[in-house]
Amino acid sequence: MFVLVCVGGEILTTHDDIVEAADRLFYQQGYEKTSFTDIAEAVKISRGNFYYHFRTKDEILAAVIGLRLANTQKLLDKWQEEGVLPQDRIRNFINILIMNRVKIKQFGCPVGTLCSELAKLDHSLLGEANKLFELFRKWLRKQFQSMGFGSKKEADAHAMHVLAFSQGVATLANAFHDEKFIKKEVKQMEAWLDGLPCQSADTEK
Amino acid sequence: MFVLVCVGGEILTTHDDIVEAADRLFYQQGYEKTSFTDIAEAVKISRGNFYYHFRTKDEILAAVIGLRLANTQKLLDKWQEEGVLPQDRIRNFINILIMNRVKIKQFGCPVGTLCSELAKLDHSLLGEANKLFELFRKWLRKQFQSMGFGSKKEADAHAMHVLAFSQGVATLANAFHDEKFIKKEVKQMEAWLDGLPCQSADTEK
DNA sequence: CACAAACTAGGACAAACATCCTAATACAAA
DNA sequence: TTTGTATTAGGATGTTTGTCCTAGTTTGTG
Repeated sequence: MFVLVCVGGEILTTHDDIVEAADRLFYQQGYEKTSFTDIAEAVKISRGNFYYHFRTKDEILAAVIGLRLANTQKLLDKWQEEGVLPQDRIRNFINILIMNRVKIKQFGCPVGTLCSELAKLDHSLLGEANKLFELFRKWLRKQFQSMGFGSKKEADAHAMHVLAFSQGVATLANAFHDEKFIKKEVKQMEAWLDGLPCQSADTEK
Repeated sequence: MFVLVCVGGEILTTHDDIVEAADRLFYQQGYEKTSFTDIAEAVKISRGNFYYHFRTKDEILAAVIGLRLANTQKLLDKWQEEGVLPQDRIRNFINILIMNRVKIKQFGCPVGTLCSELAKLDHSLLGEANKLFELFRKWLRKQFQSMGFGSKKEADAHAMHVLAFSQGVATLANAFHDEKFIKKEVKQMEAWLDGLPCQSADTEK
């Protein structure tokens, strides 16, 4: 396979370049708005060449969702390592909002906005996109269970609550272009987390 | 002006028909996806006739946002009437999620999804759409101030919190097609509201 | 009835769109 | 060096898009 760029040991093919550019553009402009031409120009290849790698727009979307799923899984796995307390892992999740605050302010949450758009488009890949949410949901549920919430139902309710929180904050931060709001709500959320009755260990703050 | 339909004393012109159809379609399919043809077919008029009423797509969007702003203001005014406790007014707001749960499950929040989409499209009317959020925000802030939160900042923080909550719940209910989740979270939110320290009167539950 | 204004229909327009084809080039293996 | 495969570029396809024009019809008013 033709190797274009080699950065940090990773071999980036044209195929990967396209997926990454599409990923970025879908996030920034939305799926519907982003055209073949947009992506081709971003990767600096011709539309003809583009067609060699991806025959339909759906194929690109599938690849983008696949990439996001893989990256998300990688992130969650990283957080899972080491002897970290589950509440601190959840804190990691909440802090995505802080780390990505600039982009969230501009474009909202990549997961939430994609799923919303695909739901409106009644797109066949909506189910795949929703797996992003499911990934976070299951991971969060596991953390809450580790915290001592034996009931799977209760842990899941907490997981959904945290997810909903992050979605709400992202949507409003985007609408009001407000970073301070993110920080305030994150603090509140962390306080809520600390106040939860848990049977394992308490936070080491 | 040509009167087409007369329902319940209200006179519906073709102009109004178009705006209402566009409103519905923008909500269900998104702004970008909805074409002139889609709206014209929904109203059952020709595209040529359509152009007589609205020259550009932006004009329709402006009218739709205007309609939503007016309807929202009407709703908030209605809730403002009578000797109702401010916390019960806020409860009214939270209960929109329950009342509109079927549509929210299908299409998300009309305000949140529109603002998200226009932000991605970098649309000039994004500011107008955001006024929908501002309307709710100011109204909620007023209620929290009536509840005894003297500091405007504190009341506003509560208003934003409630807004974020509703956005998060709507987004997840849409992604997971889950009505029960809405009901659970609404109950939680009402409990939070009841637990707030307020100096005026307490809830009459 | 007459007439101007309000309204409607149908098609024309260029631009953009996703998709496809073909011919040329680069490359790996023989 | 030859040969088959992987990759590329550029243009053609037909459809859909937003926008516009023009000619006809309905309507309220004198």
